[in-house]
Order: sequence, then structure tokens, then C-alpha cells
Amino acid sequence: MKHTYQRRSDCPINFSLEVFGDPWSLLIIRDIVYFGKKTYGEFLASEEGMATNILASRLARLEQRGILLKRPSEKDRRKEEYALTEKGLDLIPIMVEMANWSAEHDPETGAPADWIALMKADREHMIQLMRETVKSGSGVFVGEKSLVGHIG
Amino acid sequence: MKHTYQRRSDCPINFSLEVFGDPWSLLIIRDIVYFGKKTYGEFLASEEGMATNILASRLARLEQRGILLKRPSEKDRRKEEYALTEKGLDLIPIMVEMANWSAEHDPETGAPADWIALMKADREHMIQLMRETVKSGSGVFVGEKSLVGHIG
DNA sequence: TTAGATTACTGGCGATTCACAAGTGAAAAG
DNA sequence: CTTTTCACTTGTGAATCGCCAGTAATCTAA
Repeated sequence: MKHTYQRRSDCPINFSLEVFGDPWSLLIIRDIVYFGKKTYGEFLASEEGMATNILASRLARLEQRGILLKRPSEKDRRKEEYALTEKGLDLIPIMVEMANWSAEHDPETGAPADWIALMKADREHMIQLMRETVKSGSGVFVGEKSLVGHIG
Repeated sequence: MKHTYQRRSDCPINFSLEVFGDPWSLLIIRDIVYFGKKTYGEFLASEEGMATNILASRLARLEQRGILLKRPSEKDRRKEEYALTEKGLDLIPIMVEMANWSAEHDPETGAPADWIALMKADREHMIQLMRETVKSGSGVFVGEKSLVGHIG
């Protein structure tokens, strides 16, 4: 019998860890939420440099766990596009807290201070805005409808 | 040169993952925060059943990363007691969000519904209470000064 | 039309990490 | 003393990991 998924416990912290408790999964979610990435190649190009087999296995697992949805790109039929489900969008508050924690405790953090301040000052509203931004297909920092501004 | 710690990036999400982005570290933090556990033997007895070598390596790593403080027990000189630093206590909001997410998306969750409701209704205040409870040496659910009630 | 990129993967390989079992030395308990 | 408890360490195989080299399908330019 394959893929008989045996959970370690019913603890909610443990449940989270079994879905995204590894060093890579949340980076994919981050790429979607903050940078508006959608495709295998875009994820692969992230500065953390994940290996191709790890990326492929994590994408498959996150899809199987109901965090990601995969569908063929309309513009380029070689490409697959990955998007967050509602369950995946609900991870945004967790990432926000992780970003706040790192901004506080990492002296070399790349987190923009004004963004972190904004997240702390108006948490609920900003999370709602982030969710809508990601749902529209943009990233919080990068994309046509990004929250923070444009690059090009 | 040993232990030359090479970070993958300055991204705050990545920073968090490099500190506690594995399937076990947060379970130790959970044991301290929610169940008031302090010693190697108590962590080892958790229902997820971590291996002895993994537990030892995670305790050492969390201490090295400034999340845990280790000191000899006063009552039993064979024992070491582990406690959260301020940096470690600051992880509480992250765990709260993980618990909320799992309570929402895990049909078999063991999270008490009334506790989750309380956390959502009065988040900031409850997090403050949790922090004080843990600082006093109790767990949120278990211990002399526990937030929720007593067992014995 | 065709040669060359690009894209999303898969497979091989050695190294690391993992789970599991069995020890170790120190201290406490009887 | 002897036994038990405690916090680890060590050893062993299995699984997973990081890196590299493909590959089939599709797009792109000449």
C-alpha cells in the first residue's frame, strides 16, 4: 500500500509541521506571496538555490496537501502555473509572524523596516490586502498589482 | 574550519527556516510553551516520538541559535533544564498562527475549539498572557500557573 | 523548415540525515 | 553497595539530500 500517510499526532503544531515543516516548502509559498512567482523555473531561480529534484518533490507534495493548485499556462504550453489555494492563502499570517520575528532578531535581515512597521501597526488590514493581492495574481512586492510598488 | 555557518539568503522567511525550519525543533518549543516541559526526558516522552540523537542535536542547535538556555537543575544534578530565551518567547505568535491554521484545516485536529476561539477573539492580550505564563515556568495548558486549568 | 533555446521535470551518485537499538558515565534511590 | 534514573553518545542500515546530467515537449529565430 503506497502513500498511507501516518500522522505523528493530532497536535495542531505537529499538523503544520507535517505539511510545511521542512527547509524548502515555505520558500515556495514566499515566492508566490511576496514575489508573484508561478512557475517551476521562477522558483528554481530563487537565491536560496534549491535543487531541481527537491523543488519537484515539494511542488508535488504541496499540491497533494491542498496548498497549491497546478494548471497549464495558457500563454506557453510548456509551462505549468502554480497558485495558492484558500488553504494556502491562509498561511499568510504565519509568514507575516515569521517575517516579524526575523526582522526583530536577525541583524542582517533583508526585511524592509517600513514594511515590517506597517505590518505591526495595521496587521489585520494588511493581511487582508496581501491576500487580495496574491489572489489577483500579483506578489506583495513584485507584480502588476503589487502592494508596495513596481520595479520596471 | 568547523561550523562556519553559511546562510542561504537575507530573506526573513529564510532566516526563520534556518533556525527552526525542520520537522522537530518547533515541537520542543511547543512542549515548553504549552506543556511546561523542561528536560530531555520530558521532551523525549512526547507522543511524536523523536529519536534520542535527533533530540540531542536539536537541543544543542536551538541553544546555539539563542532560542534555548540550558542550565543544571537545582533539584536533581543529573538533569539539565531548558528554558526559552526572549528570542524564543518571541516565537509564540508564530505558533499561535500555526495552531489557528491547523485548527481551521485539519478535520482531526486536537486543538481545543474554545481555546482557538479565545486566541482569535483576543489575540494580543492572550499572547501576552501566554508569554508571562511560560516565563513563570508553567505551560499554557499544563503546570502550576497554567493559563487553562490544572490536571492534578 | 530547422537548429537552438527553454521548460518541467527524472535519474544517478556520493554525502548527509534519519530512525532505531544499544551503550556510557554520572548521579540519585533504596 | 546495588539498582535505577538520567542525559546523552555511538553504531547501523535506510531514507533523504544536494549536485549534476540528462530528456521529451514546446517555443523561437533564421
